[in-house]
Amino acid sequence: MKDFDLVRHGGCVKESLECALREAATALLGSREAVPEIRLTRPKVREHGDYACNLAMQLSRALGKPPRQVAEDLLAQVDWPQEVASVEVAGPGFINIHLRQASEAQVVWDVLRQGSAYGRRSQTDAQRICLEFVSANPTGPMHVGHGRGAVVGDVLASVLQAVGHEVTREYYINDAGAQIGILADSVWLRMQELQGEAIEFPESAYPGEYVVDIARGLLDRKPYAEWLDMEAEMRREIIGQAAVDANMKAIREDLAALGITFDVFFSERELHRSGKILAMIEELKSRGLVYTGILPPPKGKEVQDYKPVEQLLFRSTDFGDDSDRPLLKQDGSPTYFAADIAYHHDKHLRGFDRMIDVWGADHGGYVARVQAAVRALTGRAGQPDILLVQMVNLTRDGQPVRMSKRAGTFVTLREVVDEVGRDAVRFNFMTRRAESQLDFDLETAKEQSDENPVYYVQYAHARICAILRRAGEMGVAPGEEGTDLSCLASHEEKRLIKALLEYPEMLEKAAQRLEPYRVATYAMRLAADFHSFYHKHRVITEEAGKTAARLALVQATRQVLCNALGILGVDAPERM
RNA sequence: GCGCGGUUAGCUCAGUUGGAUAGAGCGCAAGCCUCCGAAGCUUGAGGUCACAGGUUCGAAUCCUGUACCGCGCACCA
Repeated sequence: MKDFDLVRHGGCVKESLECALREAATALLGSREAVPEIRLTRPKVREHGDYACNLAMQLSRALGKPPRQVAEDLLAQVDWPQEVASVEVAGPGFINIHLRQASEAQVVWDVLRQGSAYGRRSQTDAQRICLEFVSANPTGPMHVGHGRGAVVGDVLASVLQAVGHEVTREYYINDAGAQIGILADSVWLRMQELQGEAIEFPESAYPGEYVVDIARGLLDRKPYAEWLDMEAEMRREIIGQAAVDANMKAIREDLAALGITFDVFFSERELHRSGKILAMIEELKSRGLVYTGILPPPKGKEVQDYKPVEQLLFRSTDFGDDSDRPLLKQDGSPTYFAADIAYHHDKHLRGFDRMIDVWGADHGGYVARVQAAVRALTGRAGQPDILLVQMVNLTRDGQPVRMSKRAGTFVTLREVVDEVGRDAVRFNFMTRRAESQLDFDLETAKEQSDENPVYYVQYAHARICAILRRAGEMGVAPGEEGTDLSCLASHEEKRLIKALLEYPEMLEKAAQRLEPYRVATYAMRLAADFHSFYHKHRVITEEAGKTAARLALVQATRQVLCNALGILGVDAPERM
């Protein structure tokens, strides 16, 4: 029985413990279905053992006995695997499990054997996932908020890939609509200005210096006279497209500077051209989900220019939204919303099992309607998961950096990346949950100080590399599989080993909950566990056996740090 | 007014989907390099988990309400 368990669970102690407890609970309840999910936790306090389980408390009600009694009954039933040294009932009814010394240290060999694959797995139920993120408008350079969304999306994609899914990183280009017209007009005005004409630059226009650069580029491409001779709408179209291309090129470069590339850039303009939007509206019509009506004025907020007009509306209230939403503007062209429905519909038709969108928090009001529409077209399973990434408060030395586009104090993402560095930017964006607003200070992010966790983690990695180099110089090699690890029994060593064991569990949870920041907090904890170990114990000692075991442990730690940093897209330097 | 997110140490934030004595970093106080990298480590002080009810063996975590902060609220994206 015990040996059989070990084989079945591939030697994973945690799983064989769960199995043993599940069998016992089944016997007690007389039914396998009634057994809740077995949850083993890592107690904070050392005396509480290596694993603790609250199963007895969960079963207390069903069995009509006090938790401690249930725990005793369970213990009488359980057939523990051989790694278990002792078990006791404690507190209100916890079952605390103590493992035999260093029985978990085998993870060191798992890590060293699997190398960069440790923590990754291939799923039998792998999904094809479309992960859309950034999607910043191609009307100008990206700001810091876009950068946060970019890093969150990119790391999330890596996490999902690590647990075995097939992920397409996708960028939706909003290259259609009124804003592109305004962009074209802005560029044209700058072109005229460059020719020495007196122009009036309206407040609605895009003020940035990049607009002038684009204007200059177009004048280089074609003499001013030719632009002047063009029919106005045609000129607007050409300039608009050129400006979008220029901005997208810059955006791509800025993303590349952050270490981010996309598999697909999807053009909104193409959606209009191909007729997919109108087809989608017809589809909704045929299902009776569209009608012509007048929306009431928004409540509580004074809308100056509200006029009661008839619009083509989608019945999103039937799918959980607060209000029905217009599909066509007054000029008859599709709304952004309509295009977005068609876009998500298209993703669905491309055969993705799942869609995930990463949006800025300022698009929060938009979630319900998109989910409503996509659900209407594809059913509940096709509904996208939408992650809202909260705002970034940019400061310098604690003083807020004013983000006024007009005053020219607008700080672009590229400037921040160039000033602070790719690794620090990426890591800092990952140290908090996406739902938390993020304070980002340019000066502290630049400092290689304690305030800056990226260096803390990288330092741990570099330090291990130094130890391994040193060992190499001395002709001492890490132990190989089969080397006795039972000497890794100190508190610090056991903690380090547990941290290594938890890496795959952490990845699994991050993927399941769409919480990529967990990789960063994990890396910080692993680094801390290593630093503590390092200061308490010498790796290279007089005792050959101990040295071999510790070198192997340290090498495994380096590997896992490297794997975690790899998912974060942050360098793991060998020297700093 | 409505919707979404937030509220945990002086500051910035974690908290293993309801578990045992709520944890880190910064800052503050005191220590640690003859010795594998001090970009590091150890110890200490610091808490009404916004507030009020409720659910139960047990709540920072779940439900209701309240108060603040952020984002959004037809025909922009």
